Amino acid sequence: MKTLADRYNPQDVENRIYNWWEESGYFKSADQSTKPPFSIILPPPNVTGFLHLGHALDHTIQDLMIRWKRMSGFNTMWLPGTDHAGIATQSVVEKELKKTNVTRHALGREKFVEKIWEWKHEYGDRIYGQMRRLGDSCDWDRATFTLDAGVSEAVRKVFVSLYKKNSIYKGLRLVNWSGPLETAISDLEVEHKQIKGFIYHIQYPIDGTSDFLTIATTRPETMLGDTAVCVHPEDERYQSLIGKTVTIPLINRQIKIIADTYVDREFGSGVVKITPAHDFNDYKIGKTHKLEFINLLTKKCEMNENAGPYKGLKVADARKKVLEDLKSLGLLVKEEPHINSVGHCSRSGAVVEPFLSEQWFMKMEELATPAKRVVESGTVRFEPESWTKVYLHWMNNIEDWCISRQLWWGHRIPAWSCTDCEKTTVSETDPTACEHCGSSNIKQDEDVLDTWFSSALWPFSTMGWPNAETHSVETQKTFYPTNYLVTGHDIIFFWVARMIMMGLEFKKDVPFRTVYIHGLVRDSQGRKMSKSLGNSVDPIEMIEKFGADALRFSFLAHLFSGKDFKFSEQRVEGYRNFMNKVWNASRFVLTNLQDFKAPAEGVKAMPIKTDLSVFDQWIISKLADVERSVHDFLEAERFSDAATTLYQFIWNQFCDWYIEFTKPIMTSGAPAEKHATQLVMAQVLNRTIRLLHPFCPFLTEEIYANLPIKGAACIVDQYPTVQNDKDLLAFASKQAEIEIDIVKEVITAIRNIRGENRISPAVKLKIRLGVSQADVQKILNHNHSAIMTLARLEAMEIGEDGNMMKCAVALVAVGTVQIKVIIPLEGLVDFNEEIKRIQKTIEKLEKDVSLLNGKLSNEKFVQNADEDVIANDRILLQQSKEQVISLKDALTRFQ
RNA sequence: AGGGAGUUAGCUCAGUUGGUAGAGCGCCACCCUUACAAGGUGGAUGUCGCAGGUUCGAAUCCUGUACUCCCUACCA
Repeated sequence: MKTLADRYNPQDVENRIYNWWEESGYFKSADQSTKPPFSIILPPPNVTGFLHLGHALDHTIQDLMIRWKRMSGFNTMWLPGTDHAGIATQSVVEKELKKTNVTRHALGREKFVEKIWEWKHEYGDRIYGQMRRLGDSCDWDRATFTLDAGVSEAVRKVFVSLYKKNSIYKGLRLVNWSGPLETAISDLEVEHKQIKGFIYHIQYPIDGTSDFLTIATTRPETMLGDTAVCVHPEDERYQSLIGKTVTIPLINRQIKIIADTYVDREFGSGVVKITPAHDFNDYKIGKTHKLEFINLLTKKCEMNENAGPYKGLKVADARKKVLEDLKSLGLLVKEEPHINSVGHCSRSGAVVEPFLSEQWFMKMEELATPAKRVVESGTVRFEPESWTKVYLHWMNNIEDWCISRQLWWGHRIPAWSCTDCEKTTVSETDPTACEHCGSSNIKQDEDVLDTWFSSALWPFSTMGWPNAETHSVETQKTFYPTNYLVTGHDIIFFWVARMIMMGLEFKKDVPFRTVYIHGLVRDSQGRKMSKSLGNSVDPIEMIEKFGADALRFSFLAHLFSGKDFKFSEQRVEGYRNFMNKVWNASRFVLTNLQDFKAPAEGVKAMPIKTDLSVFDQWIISKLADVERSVHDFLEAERFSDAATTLYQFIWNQFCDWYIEFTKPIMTSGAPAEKHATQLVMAQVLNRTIRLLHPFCPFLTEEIYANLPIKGAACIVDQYPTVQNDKDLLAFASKQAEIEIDIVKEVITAIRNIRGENRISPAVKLKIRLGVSQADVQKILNHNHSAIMTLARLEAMEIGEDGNMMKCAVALVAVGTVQIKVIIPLEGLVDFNEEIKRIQKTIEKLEKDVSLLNGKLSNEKFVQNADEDVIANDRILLQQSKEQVISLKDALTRFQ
């Protein structure tokens, strides 16, 4: 057995361990197995992206579940993948091209797509490398890219199938348009920002009169596309004008005055200009009133020929020019400051323009109905549950999904239009002729599908659907539906909802049972992490600085049901310290096991219970508690409770007390006693390391390799539970727990007196423990040497109170046991500190006494409260009263 | 505007059947005690947002209210 370094150094360990796991095939899953299946599909990150803290959090949770289930005997399958991320990736490559002064249009579609593939091949595996740094135990053999042949096949099949049942259609509609990207984007890709602007009041001359109608608008340039002005039908001011016409200034086009209840009489002038081709509300009015739709924009969002003299101007410039021209005509009567929310493209940041164009849509209502039902019935469960409402609310107000994008990177829409009969052919395989007229003059649609279209199929397209090969069928049979989907709440609508719809439609079953929603990672002040704020943190940097385990643990220990996660480097450092603590505790144990031979029978070789030291029995009791709670917490998805339970057990029980208790046994215990403790120590460390493994896999695997009692690898050893660890836990003892509680309290009381009186640790104290109960005396005698060592004593008497002149006194109460700790201070320190300390204690006790007195003398309390509550209070009151008397007595002895 | 979440120690947060408030970090004091100074021991710190109500008893349940954050939708 080699000895461990005196510090845990993650850099020496992580890569080596990871490679070993991977080479050993521990991450692999089997399509067919006698073990129960447990599967998770990883939300695929962008293929050209970097791992950020959000991924790190997301992956840590999934890896915890996978490792825990793997150790619990499941056939675990964690499927990794990457997303082609249409807009994001295309933009990145386009920017790269720009550096060499090449546009994608100059390059041409085919060449440009080739470039992106080159880019993908260069950077596509980068993120997989970063995931390995984090310790992700995915089944890499199953890694999938959203543009892989199999996925493309699934995409086409779904498209064709939905098209055939009229769930996918093409139509001329007003959509959100991103000028810089020259593509439509979905509602979800639009971010609304509050922008300070103005409301402009403009006069439209009423035809046949010299009067004007004043309209208010925030977007004066769109007046060029007005096809009506609208008033409220019951607005007395304007009723007589309904049906008449006004002339749009600047371009002198006549439009009708119409009436619709949509108009709010109170707002502005009560007259609204209607621009059906450039505003979503106006679009609806345009439809109901059968108005003309005049498009003013080009695909780049510049004014087109319909804008007359303003043709060629950008929207913002056109606005300025229009305002100037109106002003010079005297038709701009007022500008009021106004804050309105303006849609911005989440990808390019540009202002989104409502734009009339031919797009493909997916009807959502029909698909949404069953997807609502499975959530309402609990077949799919959200954790935390509060997201259920959010999900259902959205599903109830769902609108058709614009699935076409005017991009080059992505799944090209499998639709061909015929130049002869103008009809559309939609097909899973590339057709050679129009299915309507047989003409060979067909042309494939230029558009690609929204990236989320392929993402929606991810849970089954990654498992080989729709191909009918045996292994695909087996994979789906075993692993679909998956057990968990772990993701942030930002993509519930983009992704989660759509996966549920598609899963139900094409697999006739939900894609996952539980959706575990975690919060988003923010900086320590709760702000969004962003490049512009300069507050983003690179997880790889954190891993290099503190180790992957510390980063993982800092997530897991502070993960609270779906709340946003405030990241702090200081905290990671804290858990780095914990990793080192585990390392050093292991080092202590292993050093003390140098002369220890692990018996082949394992736990069965343990001596009989009564031959184990009380410390050994106690730590096994504590271990039993931990195994029970960790199991329960993990089952309940309370990961932070599980993490902190382990943290506290290791640091506050195992290290602070157990190791300290065993030191005297290791140095001067009898051989049989020492051997028994060695056996327990080895067993408890072994359990601890296994329990900890899913939380901090690298550290634990490295320690595990050095254990005298072990299997092939920690990652595939059994996860300890009270069910499977009965042989060891049979040595737990309630009596030992009581005994150790007393011993700990006595030691703490002595340390407290020492600390408060500033008695140097170098000074060994002589103390007396005043206790009348014979069984308690026995316990204290039994633990004589432990108390002597841990409290740094020279001598200890147990029995009568004796002479208490000039003595520090502390009272220890554990259950019904009462012990008086008496320390003569004469010659050690002056008594002021001790007098203060005792007075402080008395004050607190007297407060307790009056509180308890009040409660217990209240008849209603005695009548209504639970019996054990009352009994407990009675004991407390009695003890507190007695303590006050003893302490006051002690005070008098300082005179 | 509608919906959701939150308000507990200086900071980040726990507190699951109502029974005298907890952790980590930070802070103060002492200590290199042979696993660990990335450590040890001791200590200080809270009218649990505010106001009512139910109850013998409320951080916990109910009502109202203030503030913060998020999401969705937006009146030109």
